[in-house]
Amino acid sequence: MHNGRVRHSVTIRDVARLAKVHPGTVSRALNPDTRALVNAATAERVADAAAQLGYQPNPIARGLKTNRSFTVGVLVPDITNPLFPPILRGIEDRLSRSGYTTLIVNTDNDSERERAALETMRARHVDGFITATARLEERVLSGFALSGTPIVLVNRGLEDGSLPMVGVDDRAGTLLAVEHVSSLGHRQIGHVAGPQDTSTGHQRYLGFLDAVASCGLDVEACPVSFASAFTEAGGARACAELFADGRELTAIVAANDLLALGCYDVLAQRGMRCPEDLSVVGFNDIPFIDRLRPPLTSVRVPQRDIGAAAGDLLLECLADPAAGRQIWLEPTLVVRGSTAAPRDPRRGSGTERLPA
Amino acid sequence: MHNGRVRHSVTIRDVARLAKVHPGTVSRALNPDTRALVNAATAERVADAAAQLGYQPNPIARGLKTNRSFTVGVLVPDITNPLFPPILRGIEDRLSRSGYTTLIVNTDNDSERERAALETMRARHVDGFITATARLEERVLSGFALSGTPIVLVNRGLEDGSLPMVGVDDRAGTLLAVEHVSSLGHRQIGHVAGPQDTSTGHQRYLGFLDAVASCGLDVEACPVSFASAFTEAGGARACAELFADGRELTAIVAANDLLALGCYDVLAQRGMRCPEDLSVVGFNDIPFIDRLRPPLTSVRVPQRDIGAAAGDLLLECLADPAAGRQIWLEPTLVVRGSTAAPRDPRRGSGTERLPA
DNA sequence: CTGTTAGCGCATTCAT
DNA sequence: ATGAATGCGCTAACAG
Repeated sequence: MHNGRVRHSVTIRDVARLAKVHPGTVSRALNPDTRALVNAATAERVADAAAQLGYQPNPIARGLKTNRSFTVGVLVPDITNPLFPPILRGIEDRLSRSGYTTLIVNTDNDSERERAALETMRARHVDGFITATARLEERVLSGFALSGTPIVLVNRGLEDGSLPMVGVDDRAGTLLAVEHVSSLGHRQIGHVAGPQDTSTGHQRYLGFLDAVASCGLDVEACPVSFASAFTEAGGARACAELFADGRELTAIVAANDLLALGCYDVLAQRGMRCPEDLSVVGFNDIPFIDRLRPPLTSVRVPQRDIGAAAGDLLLECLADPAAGRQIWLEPTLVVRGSTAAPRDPRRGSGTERLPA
Repeated sequence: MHNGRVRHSVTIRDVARLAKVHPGTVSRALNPDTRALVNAATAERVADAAAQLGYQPNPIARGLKTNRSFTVGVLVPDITNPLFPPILRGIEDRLSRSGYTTLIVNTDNDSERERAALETMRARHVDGFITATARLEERVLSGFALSGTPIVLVNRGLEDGSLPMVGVDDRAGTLLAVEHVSSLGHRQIGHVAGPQDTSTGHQRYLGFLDAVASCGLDVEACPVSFASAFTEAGGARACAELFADGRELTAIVAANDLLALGCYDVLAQRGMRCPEDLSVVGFNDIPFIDRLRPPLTSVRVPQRDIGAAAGDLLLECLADPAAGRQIWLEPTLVVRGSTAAPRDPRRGSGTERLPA
């Protein structure tokens, strides 16, 4: 055995030689699904030989034959958004324990990049997809689903609920938020809504309208402004709009935490304080949002659990393509320092510093 | 063509048939490296046929032949640590534009998980590794490097600098931090150090000692406490230790932002305010750390650039295994609200809430 | 129960 | 410049 071995790894054939059996037998002996087909004694001999040589099956060669890669593609808008890392860990957790490797791709909410990513991954023969990038009018995804590759949606769903998905009840979550500020005495509550082409943006908006009604608030006093993206900048723009026409507001319910952060920015600009001058509620309860100034009251979604459930669901779909259900987890409200009773429920009173 | 096509994608043979050439010719025509070998006219005919059929080369089959997978493995301790997502984006940015797909794995700083991850990825025939998980006494990594698979380190390096790496000058960064508080008038400065089995933890510690000397501070007045992990909890424990023996401190330089957050926790517990009672400096300048209460002064490391440089460096190593240099980027200091002049440089006194 | 054979899709010799 | 043949490492279908 000269030592110049560059990369010539040990193959099934080497094991066969050592165990004095046919390569086919090695394959059967080493594959859990087919081990039963082979004599226990030979199986063990093969296993020993494999161990001795440090044999590692080559998943690439296997995939060529079986048309399975044991990889799954995961699409997120932007891994830099703190919402996603915990979800990804949940996904990886479940998938890796079943032998799957995950390929993560950022799409930046660009449908062209999304298409390209799906294409690349399809070329790599991923066995399935999990995507957090769904938009309501999505056509691409449905197309892929039809092609036979399982797709599971996380966080965001489709209009028609035609694909398997894991998420929280966005309307219920928003209701929690509105009820909270409403019960604190707020009557003039604005909504900084998310992009309406996402289920999260849309459902939370609808949830806001529902909540305004069910809390007996005056619709006129509860304006809505739509952000074009779930970003801090988007939230700031939308929030500024809310104040543009000289409206009186004592609370804002934002469609996610990043939008709420944008609201914080606008408050700071206008010399208003939170929660004294304005209460703010976010959605998602992303990591570190509890460390902000002030700590953000937010609707918590169990991020890691969502990811784990998505992983499990994809596993189901992989095993039985007809599976594919929807899983809804419960959002809960986490009250922190960004919400308080309005200074004066009927009218902003006294020392009010701030017009602009 | 009956429609029951399940997953039978179009192969090089289908293209050959349509273009009326041999499969081998298709392979040559479609591969940029060998296109020159084929008549321009036929090449075009092949390209057309491929386009018409929507042919996608199968990287799995290709890899089986070429022993390259065009995938690279990326190891991070925990994607949930805000430091890593930007780095990962930088890596993905460079690698994907060269046709590589990245496999990301969390190791939780567990060397067993790390070994397993490397093994899994090796089995998948990744072409190279980028890892942010290096520990100084690392043996595994060197072993892999020897096996011929290029490895690039990010953020953390090895003791001996034997592997290609991209990072910042940790000692210089810490010097910036200490000089800053020192110039504000602090003389009793503690260091919450990171794990000493990581280069970042160790170098920043050494940098602190250097800085204490070069700023003319009294070593006795500048205690160090070591955290066992770069986490908030670790930082809290270490910070508490710093105060345990009734020490007087007016500033703390932490070895990273998460540790600094832990210091914040201890301050809150002890009823101390930052920066009035104690200044705190972090390291890394992770996302959202500027939104904390108070905004953290931190040594900024260009995270995304580091990732991009690591991607480029791996590409170099892939092209020329003998490459492998070290790349050092400059850290800079970002001053925010967590640092201010001590209330009284000589002794914590009266009402003075801050000059600065 | 095990050996044999064939072929997954492609790149790469060698001929021509 | 192109066709033909071979094999990467593995699994699956069929014999025996």
